[in-house]
Amino acid sequence: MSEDLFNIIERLANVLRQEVRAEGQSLGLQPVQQEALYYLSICNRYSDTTLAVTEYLGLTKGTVSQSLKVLENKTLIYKEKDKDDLRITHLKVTEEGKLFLAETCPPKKFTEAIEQLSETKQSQAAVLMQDVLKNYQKAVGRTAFGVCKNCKYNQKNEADSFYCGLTKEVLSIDDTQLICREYAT
Amino acid sequence: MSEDLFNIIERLANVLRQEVRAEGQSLGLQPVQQEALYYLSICNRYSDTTLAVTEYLGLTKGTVSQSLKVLENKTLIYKEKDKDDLRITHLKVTEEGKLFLAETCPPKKFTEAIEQLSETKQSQAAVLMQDVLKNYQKAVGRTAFGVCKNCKYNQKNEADSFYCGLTKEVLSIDDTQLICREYAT
DNA sequence: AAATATTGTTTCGATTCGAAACTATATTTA
DNA sequence: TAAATATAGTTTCGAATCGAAACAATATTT
Repeated sequence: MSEDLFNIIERLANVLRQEVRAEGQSLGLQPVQQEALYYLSICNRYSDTTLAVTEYLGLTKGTVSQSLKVLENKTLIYKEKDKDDLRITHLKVTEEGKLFLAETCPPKKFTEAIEQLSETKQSQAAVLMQDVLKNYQKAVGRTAFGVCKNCKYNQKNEADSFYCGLTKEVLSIDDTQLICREYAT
Repeated sequence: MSEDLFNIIERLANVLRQEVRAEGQSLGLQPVQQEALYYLSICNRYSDTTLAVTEYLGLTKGTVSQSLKVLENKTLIYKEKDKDDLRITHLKVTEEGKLFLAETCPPKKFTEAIEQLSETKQSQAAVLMQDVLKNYQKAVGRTAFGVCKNCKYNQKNEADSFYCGLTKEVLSIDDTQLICREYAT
């Protein structure tokens, strides 16, 4: 039954949200703000803008702009103008922000819950859910967001050297682990 | 990597939320209100109260009381005083509410996304995620909420007859498919 | 019978949210 | 080159969510 899975995901999302709310209380952070902060910690340099966060969270840019202002005021992120296009502002997580995330996100108890499964089952679950997500994103037709290394634009030059077929820029190994808004399959 | 799975779930939750927001627009329903309505459609007669919804959604009862008032005003649910305990109000989904849910929840595109997986993979995914959820709920120690038939209190009398060890009441087959707040393993 | 507990509502202020207006910079068109 | 249009982001406004606390009504315990 497909409804079972929907149910479980809905439930997991709710319980996770409760947890996130509780953990954000120490800094006076709302769930959405924490989600934005987390996203900024796992996205690449093409995807660390207000608009990318907007697409990722599925909110309007005005709303997101406000949430980001809060994160900036709490010195969890800082802004950096793009050198080539002055309209664009890059959002970087500060050390303070990284520290907070390391302690809270993903929630420790959730990580424990997953690690009670065998390695095999963990990756099985990830693969299956990844498939569902991929199918769903294709169906709704919204921007995908995915890990760089799985993207069709990601190309291998020589040994240990990658580059992006879209931006024509060289990518480090670390780069290829991050989430990109231009992700495509 | 346990973080992968967290990531996917977070992402799925976000995309689902976007979808829900879009579908609720026709009736002017907010995502939380729809979640409450959906919950009320899948929970049993011990779990259809304001407090149960509160626990399920992880909010405060004042907040939930307001959301339920909106659902009532839109005649998607109605209230019924408990016969034995006048403090308790049962919340029932109206035909109108059921119709709305049938069309919107789970979102059609999400169902399609799941059904693109083979039957085997679907149930594999459900089992694995169920395990994660179970572990997580145990870790956070919050009320579980689960399907009646899997509960330790659920007992078989004779053929096709069940009863609840906690309330000592007889349960129909349909009853045992619903979600209960007293669920335990 | 009094004290306490439980279910649920109401009220308040802080925060989120979307919509729309707005600014600033880039790009396209004429 | 100048004007028109597009894009990134902020600000403002009003509606809605949210938690906290006070409150009312009914049950249970002492």
